[in-house]
Amino acid sequence: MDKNFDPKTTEEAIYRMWETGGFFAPKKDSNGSPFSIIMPPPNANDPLHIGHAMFITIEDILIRYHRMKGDPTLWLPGTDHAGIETQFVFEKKLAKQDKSRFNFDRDTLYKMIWDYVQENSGVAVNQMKKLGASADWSTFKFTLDPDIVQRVLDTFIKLHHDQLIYRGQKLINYCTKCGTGYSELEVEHVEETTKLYFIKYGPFVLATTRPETKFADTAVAVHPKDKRYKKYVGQEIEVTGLLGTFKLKVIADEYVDPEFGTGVVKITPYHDFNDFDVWQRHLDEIPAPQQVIDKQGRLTALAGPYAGMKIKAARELIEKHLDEKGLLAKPSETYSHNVGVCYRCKTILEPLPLTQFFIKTKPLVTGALKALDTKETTVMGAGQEKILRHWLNNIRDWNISRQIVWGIRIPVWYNVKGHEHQITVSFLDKEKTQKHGALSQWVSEFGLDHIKNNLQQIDVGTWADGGAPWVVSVDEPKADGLWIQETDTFDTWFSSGQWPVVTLQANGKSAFDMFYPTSVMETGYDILPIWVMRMMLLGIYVTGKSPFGVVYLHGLVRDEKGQKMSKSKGNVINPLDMVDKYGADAIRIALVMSSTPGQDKAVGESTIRGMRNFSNKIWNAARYVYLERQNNTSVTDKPGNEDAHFLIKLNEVHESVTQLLDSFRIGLAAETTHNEFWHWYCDVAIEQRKKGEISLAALEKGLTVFLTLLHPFMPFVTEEIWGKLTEKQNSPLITAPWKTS
RNA sequence: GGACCCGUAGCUCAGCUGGCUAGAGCGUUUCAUUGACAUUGAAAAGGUCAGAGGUUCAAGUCCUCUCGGGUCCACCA
Repeated sequence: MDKNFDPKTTEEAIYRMWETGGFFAPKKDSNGSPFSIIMPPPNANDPLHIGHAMFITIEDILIRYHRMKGDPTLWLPGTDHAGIETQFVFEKKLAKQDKSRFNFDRDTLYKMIWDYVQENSGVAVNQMKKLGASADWSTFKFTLDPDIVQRVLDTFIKLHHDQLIYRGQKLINYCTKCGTGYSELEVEHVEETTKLYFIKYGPFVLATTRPETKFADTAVAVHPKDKRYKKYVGQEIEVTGLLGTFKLKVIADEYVDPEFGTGVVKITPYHDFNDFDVWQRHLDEIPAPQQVIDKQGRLTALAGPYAGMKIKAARELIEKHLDEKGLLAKPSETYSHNVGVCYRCKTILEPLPLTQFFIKTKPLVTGALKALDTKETTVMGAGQEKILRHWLNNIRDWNISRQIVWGIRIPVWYNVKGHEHQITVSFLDKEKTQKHGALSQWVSEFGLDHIKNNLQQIDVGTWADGGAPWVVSVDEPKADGLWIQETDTFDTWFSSGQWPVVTLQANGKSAFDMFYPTSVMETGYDILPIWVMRMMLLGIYVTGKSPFGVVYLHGLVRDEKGQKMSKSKGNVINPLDMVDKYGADAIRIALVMSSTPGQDKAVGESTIRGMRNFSNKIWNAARYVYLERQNNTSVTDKPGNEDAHFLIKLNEVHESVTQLLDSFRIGLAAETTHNEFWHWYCDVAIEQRKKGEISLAALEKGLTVFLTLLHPFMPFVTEEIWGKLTEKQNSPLITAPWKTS
């Protein structure tokens, strides 16, 4: 044995040995109870970051532990197509070539992204292997694998059959840059400092931050008890604005805060969530709204001379013109409030009226709450179960439509026959230039087939104008009519929300029967509502059982000062660099030592270096035992009376680590193992041995036990020692029993 | 406005159903070391466990309040 342990020259060979030995596949004939974890699928297109290293480590620890205990153990890996994220990255790449998504029809664009993802896929998988992930790669699934897609579509069809799907027009948070709408869970709120304008509005002065939307005003609202304005309620007022004079109804609604601004609010239902709600409460008083901002973030024809301008430019110009016409009642104030931004590109989201597909979520909640009540599913992670309940109790219908191509196309077909006027299409002509407009405008020139084959997007009518009838079908319906498939794709989370169910199903009935519901879902607390909650909703809906028994939520990994890692701060730790430098074992145990579920974890390079020292310590303790055995072949092979105390203590350590792992206190288990090994086995026991107070056989026994205990946390160094130590090469440590008699 | 979490050595954090003479890693000081390991060892400094009440034979651990920090949600145009 060398003086120091060198991860660089050993880890790869060890991993290969495990993999070719087939040790990652569940031993289905063992008599323990099945243990399974479905890996949270990382973005297929992205290299791993430290957060991935965290989940790989925790899950691998649990998996290795249960495998050694003799349970049939499955860790099912996979990757996610990550719809918006990936398409966003790809579009940035296109932009560098002076192209955009609008230069391609949707099928071509899809194929291009597919190829791009293929180039990069494999990177994440290889990195997971470097970290020692003992996943069963033969069960690997990608969210766009045909067998997965089929099952995701089946779920949609089932939901539709059970009347849990509807198509409806609502105000949607829409990113004009990414070109898609979101569900409310993907919206990030940030504080924005903006101007609060005071505009003369007929007899009123109103305060607004968005003068550019005033062309779409449909009413003016005041608080019902506001004495100042009581006489106007129900009246029509005459307002002179930039585009001339018009009339608006004054309504009373509790929503208006008389203390704020002037106590008068313009109602712009299509561009503000609160205004939309006010409209819904006063449908008979307020006329149907119109849209003044379009999906490109430009003003529509409704804005007259401002049509075509971007929001920000329009706002500035409108301010100027209002000022010139004396329509500003007083100078604007600086005002700070929260706005929703795209979680991906941080663009301010526009509330826009869009017709999308929704899942009725309320009927699905009951089962999830019951699973929590009965402890069918328990949540580990500082107070996170309460948070999950809060989300469940305040859930809204789930918008699953995304206006991107990188995803699973919604299996809905529109019969456009007779509705050609209401339907807007974008497609490419033979020269690959974009055509946009009503279907009726193009269909005679290009023919329906050309349009379908070169389609970018279809916009079917809204509730207001009827729109085309639609049916749910994977293939084009055979029925009479002219059929065009919806161009929207599912929210990525709709497919990953079914992940435990569909991945196991796609691995065959026996896998599903044996491993569903899974034992543990391990992921970061930051995706509790967006992912974990939805897996519960859909998993229970499809199978009747909650998809996992334990939800283990790890914290976010922060830098050694406890600050969030970010590229701009330059404090990002790349886990693969650390593997190169200190070995996979070091970063693994550094991540989990003294960590607590739900609590963020600070990790710096010095922590990892310290743990590299620990792996070397293990190596050298083993080296001591090894060398002494070589020099003392005659020493008795059995512990003697003098070892009683040592053996009792050894057993206590084993039991306490076992107990900690059984109760998912992984951080404490790592800490206990570390402390007992270093500060008892090395500092005390080996020193006792040097003085002849305990037997070599006992020390060897101790080493075996500690290698077993340490293996889930630090699989490489322990496996390497195991191989060196005896003639055990034929049965590697990964398969060793957890408890030897 | 609502909810959740945290405040324990210089720094980052463990400490489960109350029994602690309060621990670890990193850092600091002194000494040691050619035989497992300097990626080391020994010793040491450093903590009225944020504060105040309460429950208890016993509280870092349970309860209440106060102060301080963080996160999420909801939001007044």
